[in-house]
Amino acid sequence: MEMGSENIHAKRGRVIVELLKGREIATKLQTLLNSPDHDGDVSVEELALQISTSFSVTLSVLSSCAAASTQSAQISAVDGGGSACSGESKKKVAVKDRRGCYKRRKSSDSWMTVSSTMEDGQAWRKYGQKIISNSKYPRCYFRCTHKYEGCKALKQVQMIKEDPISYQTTYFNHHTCTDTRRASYLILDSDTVEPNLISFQSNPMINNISLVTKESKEDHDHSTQSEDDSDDAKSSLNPWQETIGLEPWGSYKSEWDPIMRPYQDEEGSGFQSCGSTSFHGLDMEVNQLGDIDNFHYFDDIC
DNA sequence: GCGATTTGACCATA
DNA sequence: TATGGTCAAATCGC
Repeated sequence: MEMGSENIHAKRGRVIVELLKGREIATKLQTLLNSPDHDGDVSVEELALQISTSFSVTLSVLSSCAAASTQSAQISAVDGGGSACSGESKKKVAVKDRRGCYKRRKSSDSWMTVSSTMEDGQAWRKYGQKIISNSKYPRCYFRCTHKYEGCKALKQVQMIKEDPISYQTTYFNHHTCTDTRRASYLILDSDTVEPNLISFQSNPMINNISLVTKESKEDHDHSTQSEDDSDDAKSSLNPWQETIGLEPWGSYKSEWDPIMRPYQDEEGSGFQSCGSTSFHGLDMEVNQLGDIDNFHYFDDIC
């Protein structure tokens, strides 16, 4: 593994610096917006750009950590003499009488989120669903639509609570595809930002998602008791409705379109503007991320 | 016709 | 041996 501990610390420091910078600029922007006749030397657009740049740099650093982690895991698997029927490698030697042959994942490159929606803006294709013992709801299995282009991203989604709806999503491997078809609104600027980066300023999911790692899962399971139960959350896709006989579950693709259905506030005015209400949301996110010690995922992937 | 979803079967793992 | 992850044929929808 190329990434020595010194490099990790350097990256960690850079992430912290960038996040703090982002928070500072966000505060500045908030002040600017709160003053009715602001005519300062810095424009709102400029500050917004600085914030997004700060987050982009941060996410870029995190992304490189994740990539290194994935590579490391793959190398380990080879070194460990993994059998021919482990995971996707099996696909290449696909033999009909060997279907279902796989190695159960342990703890490679994975992380977990709890959310009031199962959407994350990525293009997923469902490939299975299982009733899980001691679980009220079945678990759905998704893989990246671009699996056959080499993208190894997988996710498992399981509803853990019905009222308010709460989904536990476990991700395995990072997207290596560069498709922006359905994730387009997540990308700040496809020309300058890595394709798998998330835009904090335009991602309607961010406010509904809390990042959970294996270490902190129990805490989050508990904390989600107070998750919002807005109409927007309740109207999100529910793949278990068909299974449990509530409503038919339509096509994953047809019911969700980030382009046709941008995030709307209660007035239906599209993306929330930079008013005080929406800014509060951003401020909250920035503060959460500022608490870097609770950002377990960073520790995991680095 | 093509791509996505459903679902029973298969099989490694715990 | 029960369980969970994946495959792939059947089916559906555009």
